[in-house]
Amino acid sequence: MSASFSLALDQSFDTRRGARQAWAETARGPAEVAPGPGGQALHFLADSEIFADGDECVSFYRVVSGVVRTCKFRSDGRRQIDAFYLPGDVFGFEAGARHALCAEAVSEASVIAYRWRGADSLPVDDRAAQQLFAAALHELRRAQDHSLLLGRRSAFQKVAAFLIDMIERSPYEDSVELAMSRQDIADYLGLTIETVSRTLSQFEREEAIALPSARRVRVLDRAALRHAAA
Amino acid sequence: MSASFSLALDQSFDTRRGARQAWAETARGPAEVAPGPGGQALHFLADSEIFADGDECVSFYRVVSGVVRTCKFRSDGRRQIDAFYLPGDVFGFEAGARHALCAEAVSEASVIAYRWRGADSLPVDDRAAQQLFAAALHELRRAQDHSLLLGRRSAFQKVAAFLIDMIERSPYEDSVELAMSRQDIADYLGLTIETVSRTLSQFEREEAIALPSARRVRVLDRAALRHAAA
DNA sequence: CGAGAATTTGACTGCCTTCAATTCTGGTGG
DNA sequence: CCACCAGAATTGAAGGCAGTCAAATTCTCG
Repeated sequence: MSASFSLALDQSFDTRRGARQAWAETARGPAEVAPGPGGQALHFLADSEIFADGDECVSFYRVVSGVVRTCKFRSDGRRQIDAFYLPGDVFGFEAGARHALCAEAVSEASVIAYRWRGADSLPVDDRAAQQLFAAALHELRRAQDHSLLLGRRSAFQKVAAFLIDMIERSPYEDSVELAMSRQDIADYLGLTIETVSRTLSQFEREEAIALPSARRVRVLDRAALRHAAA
Repeated sequence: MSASFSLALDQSFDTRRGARQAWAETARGPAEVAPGPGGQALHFLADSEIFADGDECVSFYRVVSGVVRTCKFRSDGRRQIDAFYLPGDVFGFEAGARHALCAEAVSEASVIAYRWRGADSLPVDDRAAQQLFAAALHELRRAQDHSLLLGRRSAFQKVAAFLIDMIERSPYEDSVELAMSRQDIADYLGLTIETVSRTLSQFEREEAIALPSARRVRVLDRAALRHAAA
């Protein structure tokens, strides 16, 4: 195992980057992505910043619990969300020395940070390098799928596709507790909160889903949703 | 250098995949991405298929001349273009064993194919592995930028951003010969050809660009374009 | 030079946004 | 335990931007 993975992050990292609380323990994670000594466990309150757009890349991250979003703020003040990361997902890869997106906790979240400074610091260990590479390619696929989702699709198609994605990534079969707000969903899909809300209400009227509460979605007619996602 | 790079592709590859003409010579490319013996040079006529959605991944590719597009066909018959690749660009990376997108020559194009079967076949050579990894991360950045371009932006912003991108990637300062049709541009930006055409005409009226011919764009006011891209 | 494709332009429609008001929800303090 | 409050979410009405349909024009290539 490459030594670079086991190095602790600078203590200054936590205070600079808005981590509300950093656990000193060096967690030994599930090690699917970075087997071995693991990285540093960090905990973030909802809406706190994990890293900012423009920050130097010092780590990549793995979600342990909670949900994380990566996003970009545009000059007109609008926010665009690039991705949501659920437990087990890896984020924070960058081509350059600095992050192009910022990462924030959607809900209270714990992550593990693995020291990493770009493609040049590819670990010597073949197996670790392969897994990192595979994770980066997985991210690439996800970004491509997101592009396909945003291009020339109706609000119905976007929201249906989003719901299907969330349900497939959730541990339950036909029910999800959405960690993100309507605004988050809107910024992810390139819509407004009103359109997202109206579309969800429409799906509810058509009895494709049930909304016991605003954040809880139960799927009643999966086929209808899939059909709407087209 | 890893042996996997120098292996010639199966001869069956060319006929199966729609290559109209394959040059037998084993080119020795600029070797920025895959230094060493290089891969197999292939030549494609305009609109011919390089690989199809669903094809097994056997190589990644590097554009030598011409332009290549990667795209996906949706169930409603619409096409979505994920990226345009110009000379020097690398494409064809995939997370899985099969391609999720298809690749086609926009104009007559030559590419070099490097044998590659997914993250597991990461070359043993450290330097080659790093360069591959860097190329994949670069692709990730590009895909993220494309998502940002598609989400909640006006037709003006999309077309302006597209023009700026093309001009910055072109060898000349303020002039581009667009290899792609209006339909290609529309499918890349999530617009219709009519809207793309109207927007370009508008930029011309505002004297931000000149259109000596449909495919030739000369930039008159770069600042105005940048401002429009916001 | 002529035929067909690509592009441009025009008129109208429709979906999503915008603006505005109301309802719902979760958390706090009496 | 309940009333209250602020933020989140929903709903409504009207307008705008891009899509659709249609026609004219330009370009390309045999």
